[in-house]
Amino acid sequence: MTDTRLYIPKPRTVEGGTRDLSTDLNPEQLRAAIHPGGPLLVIAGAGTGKTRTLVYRVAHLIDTGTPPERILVLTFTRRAAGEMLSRAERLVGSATARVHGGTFHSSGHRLLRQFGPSAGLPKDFSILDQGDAEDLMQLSRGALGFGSKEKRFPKKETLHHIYSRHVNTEIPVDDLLHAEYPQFLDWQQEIGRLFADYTSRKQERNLLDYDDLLLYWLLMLESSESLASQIRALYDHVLVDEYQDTNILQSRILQAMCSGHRNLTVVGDDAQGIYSFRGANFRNILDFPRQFPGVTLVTLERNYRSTQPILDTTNTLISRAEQRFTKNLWTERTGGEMPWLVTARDESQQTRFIVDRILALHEEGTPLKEMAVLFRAGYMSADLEIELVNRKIPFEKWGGLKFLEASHVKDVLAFLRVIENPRDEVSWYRIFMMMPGIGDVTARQIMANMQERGWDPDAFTHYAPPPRARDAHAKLSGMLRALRRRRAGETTAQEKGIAEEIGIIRDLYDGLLKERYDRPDARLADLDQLRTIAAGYPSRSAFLAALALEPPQNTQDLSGGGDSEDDCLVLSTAHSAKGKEWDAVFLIWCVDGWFPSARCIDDEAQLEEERRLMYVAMTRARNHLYCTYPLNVYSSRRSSDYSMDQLSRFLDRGVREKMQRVTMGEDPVAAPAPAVDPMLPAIDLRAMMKKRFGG
DNA sequence: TTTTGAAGTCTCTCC
DNA sequence: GACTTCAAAA
Repeated sequence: MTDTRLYIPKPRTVEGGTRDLSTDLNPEQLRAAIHPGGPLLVIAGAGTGKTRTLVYRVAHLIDTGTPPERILVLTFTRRAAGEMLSRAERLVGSATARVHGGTFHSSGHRLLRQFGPSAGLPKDFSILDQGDAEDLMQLSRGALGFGSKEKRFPKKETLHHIYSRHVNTEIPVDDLLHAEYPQFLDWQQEIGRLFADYTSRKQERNLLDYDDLLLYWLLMLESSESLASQIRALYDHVLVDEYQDTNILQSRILQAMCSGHRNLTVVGDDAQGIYSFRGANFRNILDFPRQFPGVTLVTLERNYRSTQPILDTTNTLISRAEQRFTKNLWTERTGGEMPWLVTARDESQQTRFIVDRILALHEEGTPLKEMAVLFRAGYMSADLEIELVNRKIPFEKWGGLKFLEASHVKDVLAFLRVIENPRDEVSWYRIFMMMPGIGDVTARQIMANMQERGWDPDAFTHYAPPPRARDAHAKLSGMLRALRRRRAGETTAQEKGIAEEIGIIRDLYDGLLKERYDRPDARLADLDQLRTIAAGYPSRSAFLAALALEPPQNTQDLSGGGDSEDDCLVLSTAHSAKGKEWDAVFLIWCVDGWFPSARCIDDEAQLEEERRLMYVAMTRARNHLYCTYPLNVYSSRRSSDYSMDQLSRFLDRGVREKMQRVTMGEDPVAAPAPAVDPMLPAIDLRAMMKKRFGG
């Protein structure tokens, strides 16, 4: 398969030769791990050894004779997939590499490449990431002439969101409009036509968006019994992590995958459902027993991660939420300090507190990689990042803007994609729009022309451009010819293929880039990086698919120490932090309107999700938890009628009683903090903390 | 018709 | 403070 390399964990030594399930696991975990077959639902609170249980279950299945390649492990994020498989590998050794695992989307992709052709799907489809899908929506919108109406028509992002919600939740578009976008009800008909156009456009252009990877997977299972039984026969056991974050579509896929053997294990925590914006419905986990009669239910309540004071706080926080599967997490890790609630004067004082505290903990022996700073949204760490760079503290950031969302990277990929799929309208449009002398109208003309020629790869070369675009046309067709010539002549030496193609593209593109963007140097460096990544892939299609499904986490290493740093602090969105744990966790911006986000406060369900998100963030901590909030928030949003500088409503009186309060005093040092080497003794904060009020 | 500059919008989370 | 959209100039 094109993308199998993605599922092979890094080689590691096998730890210890022996393992004894009955001593390694507690009785509930053991029950889940050795469950013989049939539907199994594991309700696992935060830090209760959920992954451990799944890992041991995989090991047990292999030990008892299930061939590894007949086990499918589905997770929600790429990070979770990688972690699970590498831990399983340490337990059972290299056989684990043959376990099929990954996200729902990557597994769907793999099956579609394999079985799609027999279901009428072209073999060489390209995958649209979210941005591409939105751009295609925009093309549809323009083609149907909905862009230039007097009354506001939804933007491409909104349109795509509605469409995606519809596919993932199976809620009719009209109902979605009524419930969430009443202002667009006037456009009901137009939106319906637009979605129809978008759908047929995808089919004609050989494009699949993320939702299609799930949708076509399900269609393969539901439309043809012979095909379905072939696919079902691939696996004897299916295991699903983070089941509370699955949506209706995914749950139907699981039902169809397991309708024969019914060997389905799902693990989840209804208190940690945080992906409803993607159509996830944590009710899925509550409905599981009804969908799979005869289910075995195991509940894990013993927490191995956090100290009792931290659990006291987080249990109180989540007790406000309505839950059906009630869990009361407990631990034997008594002792330890209460979580801190730190009031700072403003953002810079918050930043200074975090940095000083991190240095102090580091001084006491906590490695940087055992600490994390969490926040609601990627941009909230900007000030902190600057300070970390100043103080030369290495860090890596999870979530937030990704490498391939950068426009210059997408530009280069567009060239590769039209070589791969000459019908890729989104990429053609992108390419045309970056050429001087070609604008929206000319671009659409060219594409119409190409469509008439049946998307013949030479169609562009034969197009007769208007005078002002002649120069651009000549350059571009020269480059496309060079790329194709190289491709035709190349039957060997595939390894260098894509990197070489990127080289040809950059001969033309680097000049364009310098014209179009302000600081070209950093962007050119990104392109070097892209080329390096590309060189590691066996084929162009594998490279493009992997980029869409498993994009590199973070490429710009902002740390002072270079990219070989292995002890570095983690900055992460609360979403990306799920499933991880650290010795010390800092949750910043605990300000009402930031966390919870202001846009959620009118909707009860969304507000509850924000609460669960904060619960997820706080339960990442093993020993130290700091929640900080600045009193003065300088933001244009303050002009709205909503007060932004209150403590988060989730940290109510009951929760605060379980925390110790610190109010930072006036800044004792007026001058900016000096650059500090992390190895040097840190500023002692204790004196400052003694000034605490309240508590 | 394209480009450029200025006003305006809206802020996220992830595959 | 970044990105999009809109309006006027080339």
